[in-house]
Order: sequence, then C-alpha cells, then structure tokens
Amino acid sequence: MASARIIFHIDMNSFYASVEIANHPELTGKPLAIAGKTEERHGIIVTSSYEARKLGIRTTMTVREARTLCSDLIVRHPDFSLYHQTSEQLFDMLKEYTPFVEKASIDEGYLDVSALIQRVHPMELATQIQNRIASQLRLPCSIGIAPNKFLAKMASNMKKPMGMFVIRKRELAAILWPMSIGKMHGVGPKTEKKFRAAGIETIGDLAKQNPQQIEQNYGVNGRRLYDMANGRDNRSVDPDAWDRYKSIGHSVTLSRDTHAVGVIRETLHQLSKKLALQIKKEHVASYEIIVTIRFHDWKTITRHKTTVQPLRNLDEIECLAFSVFQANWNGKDVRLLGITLASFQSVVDSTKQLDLFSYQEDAQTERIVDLIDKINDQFGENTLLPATRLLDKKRTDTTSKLEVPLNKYN
DNA sequence: TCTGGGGTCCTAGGACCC
DNA sequence: TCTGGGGTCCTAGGACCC
Repeated sequence: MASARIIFHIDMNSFYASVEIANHPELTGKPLAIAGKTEERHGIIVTSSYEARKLGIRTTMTVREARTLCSDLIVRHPDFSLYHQTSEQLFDMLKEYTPFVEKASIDEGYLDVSALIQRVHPMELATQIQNRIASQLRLPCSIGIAPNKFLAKMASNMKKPMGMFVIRKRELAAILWPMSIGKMHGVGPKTEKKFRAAGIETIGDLAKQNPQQIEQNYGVNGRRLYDMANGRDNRSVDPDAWDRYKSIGHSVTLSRDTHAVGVIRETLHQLSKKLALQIKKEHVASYEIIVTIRFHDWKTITRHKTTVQPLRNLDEIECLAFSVFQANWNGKDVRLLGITLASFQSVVDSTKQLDLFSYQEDAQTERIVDLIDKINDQFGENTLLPATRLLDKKRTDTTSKLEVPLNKYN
C-alpha cells in the first residue's frame, strides 16, 4: 500500500491585482480592478483587489457597472508580461523546496512535500513558504494542505486571503460533505443543475450515491467526481505537465460586429502575428489549426484543419487561417475571431520532413497526388495511400508510407 | 444577467475498415 | 451484392477551470 502523501496547493490571491499593488505601492488599500479594453464595449473586470470586492465588484462585471458601484474605482489594463515574469519568480522559489512542483496555471500550483515532512511539520513548512512569498514577492497566497490534489485544492479555497487550511482524510465528512455540490471543484453550473435535479444537493450526497449508477448517468467525469467526493484522488504532482502544452491560441472580440472582409483579414493577421512570435520562441512548428468564429447572435463554430506541411511563420498561419475562415463563413456579422495552433513538433524535426515535402501550395500538392495516382496505377492500387486520402491524412502516416515507394519509383 | 480570453478534457456521431 | 457487427479515427461542440 502506498504511504500517505502530503500535497500543498498554493493559490495566489487576486493575482493580477496583487502584482499591480506589489509594483505600485500607492495602490495599496485602494479599490483596484484589472480590466481589458476599458473604453470599448467589452471592458470587463478580470480580477479585483479585496477592497474592491468588499464594495461588490465581481469578475466578469462590466467596467461601467463596476463604476456605478464604486465611483473612485481604479481601473488598470492587464500587464501580462509582468504577470508571467512574476509567476516564473514564484515557481522558481517553490522549486527550491522540492522538485515536485506542478504549475497548474499562472497563479496556482501543487507541491508534493511528502519527502520533506520527516524534517519539518507541514504547517510550519507552509508558513515558511507563505511568509517568503509575502516578503520577497510582496504577494498574498493561500495554502491548502491535504493527502491529494483535489482536497488540497478545496482546502486552499477555504481561507482567503493569506489563509492556510488542512483537510485530513478523517475530516472528510465533517468538512467537505456539508458543502453545497456547486462548491465542488469540477462541478460547474450545468452539472450542478443535473445533480440537484437528481436530489444531490451536497458533496456528501454525491459521496453516498451508488458509483455504478453515477457512472451510468454522468459518465467517467461523474465517476471521478464521486471518487473525489469520497476523498480519493491519486493524480500525481507532475512537474512537466505545464511544458507539455497541447495548444496555443488567441481570440479577440471585435470592437463591433462586422462582415467587412478587410477588418476580418486584419484581425486574423494580428492573431497570427502573436502566434507566430510565440511558436518561434518555443522552437516548435504546428500541424493543426483551429479557427473560431462567433457570430453576432453568439453562435460559435470551430473549424479545424490538419496540415501536411508545418506551420512555422506568420504567412503560413495567416494564409491557412483565412482560407479556413472563408470556407466556413456564412457572410453574417462576426463578433469574435480566434486562431488556435496544436499538434506541435520541434522545429528540428519538422525541418527534416520538409525535405520530403518540399512543395508549398495546393498546385504542388496536386502534382504529388497525381504522382501517387500514377504510381498506384503502375504498381497496384495499394502501393501508396490512395491519393484522395493523402490530403486529409496526418503527416506521420503519409510520410512513413511515402518514403520507400517514392524512391523505388525514381 | 447579452460578459474576455487562455486553456484542458470528454463525448456523440460520422467515416471508414475488416 | 447483401448482411451484420466490431473497432478506430476524426471532428465539432460542450463543460469546466482560472
């Protein structure tokens, strides 16, 4: 049997606002809100200081709405590069305690401190970490301490700001079970509604259900929630999880709904530019693009395309994004546009494959397809992947199947 | 409740293959 | 060609989190 673990969940309190205050001490004690485009229609509160929260300011409130509640509210634009930089400092600091640090988002992370607690009491260690973050970064945080990630996450949420809370396995029924089901991490509005309709009002109610029944009605996610309600969660703290990102994307709500192709093209250009810079910095190429279109009536579609040729620069991304957009646009007013890249490969690896596929555009793709057809005619139809499928097939499949026969043909 | 932008994971249904 | 069943992969949408 595995020995009990000790997991910390570190949760930075109103991170963006706190970072602003740390860097601009004159904001201390003032009602502060961080919001996007404050002048335009989409200015909404992203986060706010505790002074602002006391006055009723909430995340997702519009700036205009917030100002009616608090006329002297200080509103600042987010400074993401500062927040990312601060986040890196935070995690560098945490890694001094143990290598088992998992960054879960810009402002929260898990630590597996099981190996450390022979020498120091968990509460003492948590206090040290909390004080150090407060003194060196001038930032408040809450720390949850528990035998697994789920309980640690629930615990850090109990006392804010600058709180510390322990949930032991034996305290489950007393602490967790009386809580409303909607307060459970992983239960959103939809699931809450479904649970309540079935008479599940508290976390304890869920814990006492029949697991087979739960799985049948709510799928694997339901089963996971059931296990967690019973304090079971064996997910490990994974230090590399953050670096194995699956996708990067950007989206923007236009300042007004439009069907002007020029505006749309320019917006896609700007989004592509951001992405091109990012993947260049990460030294990766992408083989998959997803274009998001939200229409004026809030209906949202996503359309995806897998590519044979790697996407590495602005032109390649923008070109494909625009063609995907055009192929799926019904001409109606657009509210939001987004581009996401996925299926990454390091640039070194993707360059090797370029030698094999040295064509650039569709015309050249067709030549390859013609070539394949000829080969198949000559050597039998299964010599190569049928040409019609080549364009849709994933790069890995096609390259491996193409190499040998192409050489033979030449 | 007309409210952004960054992500992850799951699922239903269709295409396709044997 | 008809018939059925099983399996995998892909896509788009949905739910959730911060």
